[in-house]
Amino acid sequence: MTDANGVERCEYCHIHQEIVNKVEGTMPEDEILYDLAELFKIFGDSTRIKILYVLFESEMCVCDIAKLLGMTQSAISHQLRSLKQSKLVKYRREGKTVFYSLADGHVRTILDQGMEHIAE
Amino acid sequence: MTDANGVERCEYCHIHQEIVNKVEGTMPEDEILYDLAELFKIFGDSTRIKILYVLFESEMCVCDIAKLLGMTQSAISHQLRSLKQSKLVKYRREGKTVFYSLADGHVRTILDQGMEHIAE
DNA sequence: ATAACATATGAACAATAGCTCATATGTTAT
DNA sequence: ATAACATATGAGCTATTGTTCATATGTTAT
Repeated sequence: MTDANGVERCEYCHIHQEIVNKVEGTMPEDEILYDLAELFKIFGDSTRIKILYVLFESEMCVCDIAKLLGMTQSAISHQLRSLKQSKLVKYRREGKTVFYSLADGHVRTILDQGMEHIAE
Repeated sequence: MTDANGVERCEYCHIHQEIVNKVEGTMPEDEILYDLAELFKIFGDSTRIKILYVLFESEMCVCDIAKLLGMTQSAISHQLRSLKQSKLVKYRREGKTVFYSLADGHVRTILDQGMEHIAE
């Protein structure tokens, strides 16, 4: 068992052609799986998770989020940028202030399912 | 607006005490939010996503997964370790071979919700 | 015991990501 | 136009992470 070129490896493994066919039939495109991973990376940071939880309660401006989380405006703004790019939050401008809110019902479902998982 | 010590920042922000109370009442413990982020980090890599998708179809040994994904045994084994530690996969030994399978229904829900999100 | 095989793991390296700092952009009031 | 404020952003630094390589562990057959 040496490399990934599949010539002389693992001759005794239990894989069958039917399973290979099944897997290759149902597996989404590589690019989609890559995008999916990119999305979950966004959830993979506790600062961003906290921002999302805060926004469950109310739309809020950058400065307020920073105060609530005890972090700098810059750090929060950078993270909101990621969340915005992933379409997890949306925003509206009101004068100098920008209000952020959740963009999507999936956010709650995903976080809830994650919570259920770690609660076990 | 300078630091995170909240003395002379953003006096004109629209935050209200009622919202602060509401947020602080519903926000889970820091440690839980940290664990939640750790869980989503696991989903935040396309190799691990692929492994999970492969396991939707059938339990499978390390070598077979490596072959299906065109990657080395070592790389897959390292990633299975992460998935195991997060209790996303389980395994059973059968002689020399170790078969991995999904541990949990949440995995499917989380991936499906993520898919729905990026499909929009 | 020895060889062959399947899997696991530690070290090292390259790539990625989050925070800070300084500064830019955009808005409002004077 | 200028000042004050809220937010955005680029560069730099440090920490983290995925893969490779070499090797260790565990199982089976001889």
